[in-house]
Amino acid sequence: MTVRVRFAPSPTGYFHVGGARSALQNWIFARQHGGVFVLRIEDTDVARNRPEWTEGILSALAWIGIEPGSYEGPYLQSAYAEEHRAAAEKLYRSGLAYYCDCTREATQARTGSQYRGYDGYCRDRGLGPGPGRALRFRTPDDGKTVVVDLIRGEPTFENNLIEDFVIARADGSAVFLLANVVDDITMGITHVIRAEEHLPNTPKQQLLWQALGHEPPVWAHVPVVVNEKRQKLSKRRDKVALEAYRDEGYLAAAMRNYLMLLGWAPSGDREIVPWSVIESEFRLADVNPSPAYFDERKLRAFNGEYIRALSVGEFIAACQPWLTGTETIPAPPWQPEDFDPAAFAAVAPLAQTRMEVLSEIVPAVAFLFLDSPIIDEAAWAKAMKQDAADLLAAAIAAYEALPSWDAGSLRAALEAVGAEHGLRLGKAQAPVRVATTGHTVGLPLFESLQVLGRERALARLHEALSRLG
RNA sequence: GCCCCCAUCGUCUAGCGGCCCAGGACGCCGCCCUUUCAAGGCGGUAGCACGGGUUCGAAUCCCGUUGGGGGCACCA
Repeated sequence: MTVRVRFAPSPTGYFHVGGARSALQNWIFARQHGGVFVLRIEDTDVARNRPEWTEGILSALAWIGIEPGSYEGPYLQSAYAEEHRAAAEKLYRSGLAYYCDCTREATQARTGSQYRGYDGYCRDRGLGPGPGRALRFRTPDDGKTVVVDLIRGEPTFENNLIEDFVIARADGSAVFLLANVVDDITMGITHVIRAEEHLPNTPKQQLLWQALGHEPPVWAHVPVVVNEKRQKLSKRRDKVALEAYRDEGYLAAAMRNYLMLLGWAPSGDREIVPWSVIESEFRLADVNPSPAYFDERKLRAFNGEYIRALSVGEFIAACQPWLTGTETIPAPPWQPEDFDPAAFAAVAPLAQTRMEVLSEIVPAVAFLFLDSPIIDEAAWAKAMKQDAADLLAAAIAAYEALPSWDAGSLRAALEAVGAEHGLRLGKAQAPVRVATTGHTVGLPLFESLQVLGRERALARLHEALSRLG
């Protein structure tokens, strides 16, 4: 029997990082077992779905390494409506499901204030199909349903506590519980690897598999990803869109590495490892069953390491989207024609060790491509203290007389000027840095000045001096 | 209210009965290096939730408590 797993997202917006993690885990499991990864888009909630969201899922998957052509699908769940109806019909015909016309309010009125689920009122009323009548699955009155789970052992549920749940709406369409199972059956899914939030659904779905005449699959419920308050990551309060991380400048390799480390670790005292190591070492059974906090600080640290591991050429290429802007990444503050690739290349190695996310490249190099730097007023106030004007004037004099405009000379000259003012280089460079780049921190100053060029550097120093009056 | 799951440093984890008075990583703190900031090097801070068992021996096994989390739609 060949292993067949699936990833079945619903196109309700951005692509959730938790979903990315599940997809990766399914993907690896399939590869390890010589199996097939099936992508199925559960697009049956017409009101909340939009075609472009499906595109987003595909491109996000490709970004983290799950590319079209390497998986089966995408199938659209909406194309299987007939199968869903047939299954519902079959269950009804065989007496395993019955029609119910109870409204939520009516059930509530019978069962009281505390929620207890559906009370089975219509079980034996013998209702046929009709307007306002949903189809409910008749759950067993006794016995237990044991779920075989690769991560959690054998969660066991008392059948008499499982309510008669709805499997088809009054309009005949199947709800998630049924549609999901029918699709898994028709697609030959052998292992369902999904988030823990589905665990309570599992006994119901397993009952459906059996009622439909099939052996249930092997389940694996991976823990949810949580925020700092230990709650499941939510679109409302948390940053969960994979696209948002991508546009901020996280590398796909760093992201997938980090995602896989949520609840699991490779052998040895290491965390940042080649994808091939993860692919060969990852085991579902080793996944920590408790929820993991999505720590963006650690992700940033990972990303910084991945950026530093790039060759300079790769780094330059990776920065391009932020240097030009794209549909989803804002354009940089400079005019496109003012961008100088050679100047950028000269400064790129210096920037590379200072980036945690690629978007940080823009503020770091903007001073090179703007007519005048964007002055950070707080930085100005901090650097332009009492003797700043004297120092700037002296620096200008020294720089104007400089025979060679190179980093070494620039440094030596400012060092000398600083000495005259009783300042160490660390202090003396501050006013010059703010005057030419607009910030108190940034790329190494003298290299920056060299790339900026004599004329522009001196103009900025004069500008700053005159502002100081 | 009911059902289910979970429990090692602040966080992610290693540990699967003796190798652990618990190892790594992020964060944080200090030192070195240093033109700012990073990077890099060195060092440090901090944890087995609690209570009972089982055992010669428990972070590791069992039970309970407490504490978290997830789920209870004609959403997926």
